[in-house]
Amino acid sequence: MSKTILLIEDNFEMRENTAEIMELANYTVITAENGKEGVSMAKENLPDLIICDIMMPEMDGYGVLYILSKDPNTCAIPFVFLTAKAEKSERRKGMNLGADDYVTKPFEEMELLTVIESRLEKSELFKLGYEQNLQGVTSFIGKAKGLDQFNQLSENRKVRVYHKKEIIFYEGDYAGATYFVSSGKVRTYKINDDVKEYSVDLYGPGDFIGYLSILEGSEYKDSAEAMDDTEILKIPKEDFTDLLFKNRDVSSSFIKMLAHNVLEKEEKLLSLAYDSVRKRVADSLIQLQEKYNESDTENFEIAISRNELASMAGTATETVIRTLTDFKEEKLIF
Amino acid sequence: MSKTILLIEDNFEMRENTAEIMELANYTVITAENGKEGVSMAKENLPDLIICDIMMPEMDGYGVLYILSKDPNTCAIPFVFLTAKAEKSERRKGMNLGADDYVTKPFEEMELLTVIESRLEKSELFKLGYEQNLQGVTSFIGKAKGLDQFNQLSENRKVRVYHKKEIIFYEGDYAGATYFVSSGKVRTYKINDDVKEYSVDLYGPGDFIGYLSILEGSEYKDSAEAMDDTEILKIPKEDFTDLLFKNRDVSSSFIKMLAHNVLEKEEKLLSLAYDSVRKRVADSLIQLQEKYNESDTENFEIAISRNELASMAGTATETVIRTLTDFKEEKLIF
DNA sequence: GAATAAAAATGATATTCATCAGCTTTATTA
DNA sequence: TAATAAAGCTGATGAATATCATTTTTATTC
Repeated sequence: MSKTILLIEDNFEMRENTAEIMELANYTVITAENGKEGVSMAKENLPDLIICDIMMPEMDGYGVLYILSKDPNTCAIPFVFLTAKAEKSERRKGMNLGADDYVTKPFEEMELLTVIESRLEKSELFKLGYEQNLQGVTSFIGKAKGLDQFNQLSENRKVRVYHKKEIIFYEGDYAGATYFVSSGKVRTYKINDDVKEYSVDLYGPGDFIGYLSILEGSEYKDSAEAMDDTEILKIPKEDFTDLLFKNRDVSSSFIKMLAHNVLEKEEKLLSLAYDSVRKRVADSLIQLQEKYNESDTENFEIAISRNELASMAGTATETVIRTLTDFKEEKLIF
Repeated sequence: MSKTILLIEDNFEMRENTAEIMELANYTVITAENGKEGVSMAKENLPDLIICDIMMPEMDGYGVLYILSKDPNTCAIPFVFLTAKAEKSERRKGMNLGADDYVTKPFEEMELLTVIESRLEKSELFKLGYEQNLQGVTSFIGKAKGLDQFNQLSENRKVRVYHKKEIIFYEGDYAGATYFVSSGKVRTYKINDDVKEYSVDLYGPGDFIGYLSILEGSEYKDSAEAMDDTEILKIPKEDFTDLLFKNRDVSSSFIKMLAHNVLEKEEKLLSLAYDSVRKRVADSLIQLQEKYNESDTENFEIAISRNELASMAGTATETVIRTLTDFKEEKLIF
């Protein structure tokens, strides 16, 4: 299904032209010719993205954005400003306008479409059930920093491959960055007083790691280790908070993601605390499967050591081994 | 220390007058005479609240708000609009402007000061280490709904006293409201398959309960029960999401609160999963003390039954009793 | 491919803690 | 104030599982 874009622009010619470009790119376009009409169309049609001129009679672009931000239904819709070149550069003086997307008039077709695409991607970043989108993250960060092509390239060098068993960060390190998993597997774990380690969480492609500590402004609360060869993008603290706080729509889906996380974590850890070892081992296996869904159960075995599984299930390695043997005898697994 | 207020207003007379009123009320006031100047003063001085005219030449109020929202340093500062009566009523037509505060010109001194005060309160709502502020919540909800004095009164009737052991909501109920604890103590718990119940969390004055389920749009994940006679304000789902999403500053401190919650919960439940009973009982005692800090340890004993303590520590009642006896013998507690 | 190291498996034993049953104290109700 | 219920306490027992020791299997290195 094609995405719907709402275009709010008072100038007739400009409106028709822009709409046409987007229609050619297979978006469904609806238009409004002033701020007020734009607001009501947005509330009615809930488009996937809004493009809005800043300078308009009666109600300007900021006013439209403001009103739509107040409505839970519309507050998460990505919003792109249309602005005359002069105005933008003038306003930029002395104040960084940050992460939002702008299209400056007059524009090239490609420019417009690129902005639309990247904005749609960005807003997907924190959506539940996120896909792999390293591209989105890097391109966002480039834009947020106002970097040119060249710098973006060097920016990309921050993608690093961690090998199996390599540590990404240690518990207690100052939390100066969040890590975005591009491919591979990562687990985080803590070490308690008896030097026994236990897995706290598993991460796969599309996940962010360590952002909670950043938000707390403290050290990492656990250590992170690659379980496979894993490609990871390091996102400095400021870039992350920019991403989060400078984008209305991102921050509201982030809240939902966080809430979801809390509940999931609660569920999981309560199981650890109150269920039998049998159940915990079974749960851990299911969790692994869901997270990294390896289709074949044979290969799946190789993916994790009994030791690691033990720390996930919160039990002794020998106990895990025995439990797995039991499962096999009962023909529950192979 | 007195709070600092930044006033952005282009009209000289209006500016001087308004500033004077606020100074008389013991606020420190700084002023700016246009949007641009306002933005830079805000970034420099980081005031506790900003009052800003909407209609201004060059950059209007929405633009100012927009730019300040982009800066993590200023995005959480409460923002109040100054607006001419005509303009407001006109703009309101067909679109609810939602939770933000407005002062309409011309205004009475009291009106201005009430708005300032309530806005400062509201922004404190989700701050870590929140105080008891039922007043703030109710007055906010009244305003958000645009209710008059009379309706606010009936609104207040939603405050209800739950007696000891009374259930506030059950696990599995549809999450249609969050609950704000005004006074007393509440615990939430789940029941697992063997009909053993275990405490998930404790709440006291100033805490919200059940908001995670609201954000997920699902049922409550646990049951909530009053541990004492407890005064509770029921906040309907919509009012809560309004409070959250319609206030820039509230939503960014909410994110921080959530992040803090996740980490705290993680810590607590990992202890449940991996520590010995002795440690868990001790932790539970400390947690109780911290949460409800009863000064005297004797009365403290009465506050919670061994049974409840057992479900907090995730162990059998008898085991808790034995552990407590041990502690007493070792003169660790009295 | 032999040597070495690491992981997996198994058995024996110890520890922790839940459960059951009975008893005592405290609180509640008639 | 007696009767009853609820909470608190204690001892005995058994189940679950951690720990230690040893052996077997698999992986890694020279």
